Amino acid sequence: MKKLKELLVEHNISPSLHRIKILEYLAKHRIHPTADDIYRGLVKNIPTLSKTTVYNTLKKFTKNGILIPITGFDNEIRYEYDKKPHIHFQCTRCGKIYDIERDIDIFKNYYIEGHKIQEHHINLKGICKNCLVNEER
Amino acid sequence: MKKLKELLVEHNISPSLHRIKILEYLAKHRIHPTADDIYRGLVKNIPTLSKTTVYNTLKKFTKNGILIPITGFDNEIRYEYDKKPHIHFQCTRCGKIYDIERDIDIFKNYYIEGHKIQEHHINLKGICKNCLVNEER
DNA sequence: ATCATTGCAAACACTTTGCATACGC
DNA sequence: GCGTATGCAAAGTGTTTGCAATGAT
Repeated sequence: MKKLKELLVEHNISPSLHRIKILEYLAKHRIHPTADDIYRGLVKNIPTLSKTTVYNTLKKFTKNGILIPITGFDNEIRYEYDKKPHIHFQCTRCGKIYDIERDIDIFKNYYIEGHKIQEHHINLKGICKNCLVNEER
Repeated sequence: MKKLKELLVEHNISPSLHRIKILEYLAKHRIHPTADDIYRGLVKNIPTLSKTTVYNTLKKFTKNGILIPITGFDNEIRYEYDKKPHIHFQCTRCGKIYDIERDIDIFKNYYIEGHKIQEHHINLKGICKNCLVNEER
């Protein structure tokens, strides 16, 4: 897990234990966790962890470019640790969020109607593969 | 404004004054207002209006298919009264949300990787036309 | 010893809920 | 008069802030 420590240092974040653990959680759980997910996932092993620290850390990570916050799902902020451009799909049955790796050509052109596009968030909603199968029965 | 009254009735919503006014506000202000925007916009003329009523009404409208809630902007729910498929663009400078009428071909096909797509929310962010002009000075 | 990180508790913003009042038919 | 719409106040959620305690170098 030395890589994570280096990653923090590269982004000018002093690599405290808590921060490494939070980053590790994000790296392992590519499910776009909320602050609460991370807190609950880590507090078992780090009983002194507080939610404030999770929030502080996520804010710092975002500011320093390690994470991207994604919104539009259930009105909580979810965090993403992934550089490749992709689309999010959320299942309205089970709530799970899937990543769909696909590049959207339309946004290759960085101006639309005179507006300069800097980021795009594409959120699809529907019924996922698994839930479709279960429904057929 | 008779049309709005009829629209409510068609959607099985009894057309009280407050409800008509809220719908009228949405129809006039195609800026994806928040509940608070609507409240502040109307309370001048309807001093007895309460925020609870706005929330109740928006919920009812959404449930009965008059409105679509859009999320992903500043973590507030914004409401949209518009049937045509379009994209949202929010300026990170001035915060204004623009509608971009464009149909996204990629979602014409209703299955992606086995998932059934029912709705898509495309949120672009960047710097809008106006802010770009102001910046050049 | 100094400075940053941490964590509690309170504050905050947005939304929902419970319940009593008031209004429309 | 009955049933629904309304509105206040309180509760609920997710997040942020103030500040004191702790920890690292």
